[in-house]
Amino acid sequence: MNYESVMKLALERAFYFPSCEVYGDAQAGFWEYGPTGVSVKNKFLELWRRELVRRDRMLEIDGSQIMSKSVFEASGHLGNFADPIIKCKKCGLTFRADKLIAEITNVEIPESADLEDFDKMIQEKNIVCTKCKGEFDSAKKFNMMFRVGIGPEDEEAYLRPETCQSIFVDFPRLFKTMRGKLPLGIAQVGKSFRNEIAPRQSLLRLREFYQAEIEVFCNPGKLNELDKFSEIENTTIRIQISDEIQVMTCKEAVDKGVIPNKFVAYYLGLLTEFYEKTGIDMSKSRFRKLGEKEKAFYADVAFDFEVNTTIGWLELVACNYRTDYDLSSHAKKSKEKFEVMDNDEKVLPHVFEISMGIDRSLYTILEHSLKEDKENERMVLSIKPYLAPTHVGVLSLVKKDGLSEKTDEIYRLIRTKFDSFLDHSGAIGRRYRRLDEIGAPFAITVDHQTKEDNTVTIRRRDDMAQNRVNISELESILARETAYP
RNA sequence: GCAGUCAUAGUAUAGCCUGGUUAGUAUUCGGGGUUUCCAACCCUGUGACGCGGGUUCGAAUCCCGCUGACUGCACCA
Repeated sequence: MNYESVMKLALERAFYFPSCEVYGDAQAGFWEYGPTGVSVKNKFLELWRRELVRRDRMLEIDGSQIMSKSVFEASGHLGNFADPIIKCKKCGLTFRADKLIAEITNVEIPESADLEDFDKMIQEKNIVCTKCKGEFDSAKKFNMMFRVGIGPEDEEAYLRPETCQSIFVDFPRLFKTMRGKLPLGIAQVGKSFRNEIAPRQSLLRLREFYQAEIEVFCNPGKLNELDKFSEIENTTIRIQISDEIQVMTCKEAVDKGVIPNKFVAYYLGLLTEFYEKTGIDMSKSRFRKLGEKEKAFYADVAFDFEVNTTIGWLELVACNYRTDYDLSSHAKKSKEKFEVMDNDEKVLPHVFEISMGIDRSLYTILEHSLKEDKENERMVLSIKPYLAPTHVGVLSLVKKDGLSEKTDEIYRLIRTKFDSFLDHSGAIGRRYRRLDEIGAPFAITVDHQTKEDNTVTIRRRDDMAQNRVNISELESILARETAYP
């Protein structure tokens, strides 16, 4: 389905909706998850924990969202996470200083250069506003981090622009206390904050958003010594080379040099296996190796996991080989030791990062799962049963003749074990349609026969087929059908 | 951030140009009835002019500002 249909579903069924919407001064780029959305998000994260964190014996932490200035001085975000901008004194138009200068003079000044360099060039070349020919004010840095003032003295701190910095600064303690051994994955789910200039398209570009990040610490000398590589060597991945998407096993990718080593290939394989289980149409996915100019300032090798949606290719995961950029910067700035022992060798670990955008992933799952069933005039969210916001609807065929009471009884039997929804009112077909729309994979219906032989019907969402089972079997059937793979 | 288009119930829309009724319709939703296995039907009810200011006797309608949404550009760790 398309963006518009997903948006409509999201608003009508409270998957997500704009934040602070009752006030006129609500800002763009902030959205809330309603009950249905939260339920899918929690299940998605549980799958992520199973398929990545637990499978690879990673450690999960939950760090602060507000972090001190030093963290971002060391990480480079205070210097590099900012664009040089110039503003026209006359008409107020704002330009990227480096881009405008490059456009007019063909001189490339790196965006991280001193602000005076931009001012100097603008004076020398007599660059004026392209719209009104007005003069420019001196260059400023627009930093995409949100500054916060701490305590009565308003001390400088920032909302984290990525969750991973707490993983880096916590690394020495975690490695010691958790008896770490390289390679070691440390994971975190949480919110990050970026002051985007133009947030857009609901969950796809937010100022406050969820990330699920994994930082794998490794010995850079042992990137091809990885026993567990055999677990995924035959997993096929889709990887874009030049303009063509090629399908190959992880082993082939390493052998052909498409992926630089087994270590990176292993995690791209794991990630592929994870996303297959989310129900995203993997034939519309690709790993794309980023060029020099596209990569983040800390990345040595970077692959984006992207999925094609009705509004184009969407980056769901950034996989960056960050080398020892972060640990050495934090070691230098903090004067703490970040080296660890790997058997007899003392190493400053390198980091491979798997940085997942949760909001975008959820959007993509919805878009790829939402189907229009024209024959039966219904919208169906064919989401995997283990990700469905509601597992099962519990319905009475009619309210009278004691069926309502019997239905309540069944609901009470399963309500703490499954996400269940009790519904007595209206036509049975309408109630099935409502459940289809929020992706409930099953509906239990109590009818007159139930009173005679203690059986109910179970209706399946996708093919609308029904079969009759004994109430005593319900729990085991539902447990089996809604279990994680 | 720039430009264009737009903003009316949960959702989708009419009305605006040309100011003046109880803001209409569809759907959804709540209550009741009837029927019973796929959005049927009947009765009934709740529910909206994004925010702020101006013009006017009177503003959903005209004007200004703000905010947001969509599309394109730019940006995107």
